Amino acid sequence: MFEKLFSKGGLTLERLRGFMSMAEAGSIARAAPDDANRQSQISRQIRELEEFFDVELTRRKGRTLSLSPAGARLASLIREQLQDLEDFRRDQRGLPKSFTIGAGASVLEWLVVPALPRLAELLGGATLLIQPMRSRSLAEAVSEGRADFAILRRDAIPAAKSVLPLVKLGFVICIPERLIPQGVSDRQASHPSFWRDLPFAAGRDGGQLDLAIRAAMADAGVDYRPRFECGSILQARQLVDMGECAAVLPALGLRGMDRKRIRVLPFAPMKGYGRGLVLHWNERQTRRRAVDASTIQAMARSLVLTVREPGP
Amino acid sequence: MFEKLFSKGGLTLERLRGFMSMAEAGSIARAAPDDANRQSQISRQIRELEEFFDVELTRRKGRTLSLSPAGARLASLIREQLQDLEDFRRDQRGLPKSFTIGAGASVLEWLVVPALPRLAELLGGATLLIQPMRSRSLAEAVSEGRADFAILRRDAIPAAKSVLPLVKLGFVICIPERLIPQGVSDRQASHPSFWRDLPFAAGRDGGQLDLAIRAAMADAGVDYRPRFECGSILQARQLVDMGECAAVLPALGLRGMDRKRIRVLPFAPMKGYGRGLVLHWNERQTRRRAVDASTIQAMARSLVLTVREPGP
DNA sequence: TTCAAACATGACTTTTGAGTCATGTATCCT
DNA sequence: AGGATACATGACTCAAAAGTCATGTTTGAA
Repeated sequence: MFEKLFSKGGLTLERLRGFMSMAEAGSIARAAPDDANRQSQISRQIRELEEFFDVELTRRKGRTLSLSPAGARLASLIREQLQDLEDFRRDQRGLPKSFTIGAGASVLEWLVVPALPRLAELLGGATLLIQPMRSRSLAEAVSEGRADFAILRRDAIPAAKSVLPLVKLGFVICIPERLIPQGVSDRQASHPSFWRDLPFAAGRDGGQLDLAIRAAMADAGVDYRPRFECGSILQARQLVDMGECAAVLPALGLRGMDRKRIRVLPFAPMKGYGRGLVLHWNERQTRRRAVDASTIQAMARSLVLTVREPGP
Repeated sequence: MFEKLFSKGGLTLERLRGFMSMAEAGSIARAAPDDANRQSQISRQIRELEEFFDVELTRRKGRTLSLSPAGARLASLIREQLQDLEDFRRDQRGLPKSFTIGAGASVLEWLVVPALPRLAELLGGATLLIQPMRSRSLAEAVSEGRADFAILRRDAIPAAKSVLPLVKLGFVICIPERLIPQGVSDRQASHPSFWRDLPFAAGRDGGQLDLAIRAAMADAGVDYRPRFECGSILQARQLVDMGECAAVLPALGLRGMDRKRIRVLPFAPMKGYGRGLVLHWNERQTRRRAVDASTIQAMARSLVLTVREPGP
């Protein structure tokens, strides 16, 4: 049946793996950082596979490589196959499967991480690998099978399939009461002119979310110069909790916030910004890896609950 | 990601292939007939895989081997993987895919073979491999992915999924006019007592079909001692065409029969016997190998037409 | 135009696993 | 009991592929 695959030699798992690692990393150099030997080896292994299949798997693009259509297909094929073999191996040893979940950094922090134990349980005690990513590449990662699941904005997914709605991404402005003079109403505090003199904390992770907040502030005519520029929005929130700063946060990030000490108001300038967050998955993967629809639904439910439940 | 698969060595495509060939053949000896070297090699390759995965893949059963559950799973995994690699290879060379169709010997002869050119066309010019099999093992072959399609009796399939009805399997008795005295009506000729002195031709291929005919004759009180016992029912039909013998044939087998010279009557004793023939396929395979539902429907339709159309 | 990064290649050595052969052991059949 | 069948194993040889190192080519950027 498969004589042609073996009759002339040249096809080995090592070679397939070498090619795949380049395909996943996007370049040979990134597939084997600081290892010139391995790099030259991968380069050669790719050539050997190209000879075997008699097809161009990569194309030079600038001084790095990109995948040809055939290469992209072969790469995702190999990923599936190695994944299946790995699942088999782990199963036989009684080890749990391992799933990859991708999301933007802030969603990971606030939505995914708190839900991780429950998600792992739903997936049969699986090992979970969380992968921070920009939403653009998330949809791609799912469709290529590099991630089993992703949590991202609905509008970042081309097709409307394999999607379950989670929560609406809204934004609030959080101001510690101690920064608000006596007698200032919610209405007054919601007005941009009131924000002018507040000390703000902002995330500066270069993510879309952070950029959107800055843009919205500019639109509202506020000269937004945060006193603290934190590495992540999670850190900004800590400053809010400490009563030191105000901050614009995604509504997701309110778990455990003390409403007596912190006034939480809708952040009008970004009213139209947030689309719904969804749980997205790769149908082909979940089917192959025996994750059934009810499990995925339960995962979505537990992600929704995570937001609603009071924090620890 | 897949370090564990490669860090200690021991996993190679050759070994996986060796194991799979044993799994498909049912024993090492049958996987490599008359090749003691290859046999010892396969035996060793299986052991090496067992060491790698740290699991028993085979069990001794008498003096031959059978698969453990893990072995069965691994074998079907490997088959899929090699199949995908082979599909990829052929695609890149512009070669057609190759599909396996299983059916009982008589169904193959009368239903499948005449439809083959059209089926191949529907499957994108695919190479078709036809595989004669008893119906019991057919359903199994499909579910294990050893066959992509099968044509078999509906009741031979456990689940009712991935099935399209084709034709009802009915039986007729065919009697050359020259063996029928003047003035004998259809009604008279349909009566078992009339058959007593006819020279019959029978297939004796040991298939269920042949056995069922013999049992039905016995039930009808006919001392059924065919004059000719042919190797296949197709040969029996030739004798009917020649005007030498009468025979009980499946209604499928009437294509091109000259109704002026041969009287064709329903064979009452087997009225309840025939269940519907269906086209059955492996959903997982067809999905993976990109055969869409409409193609399968078209295949079923063309198989039905094959029976209805006049023969060449 | 010069440099460094990213990949390619030639010319090896080393390791692994495929392939061969002789022989051993359990099981079935007669 | 005796022989044949089916698989297992030890002890090799040989080929293929992995791994190493030096060096070459192309390309982007300073």
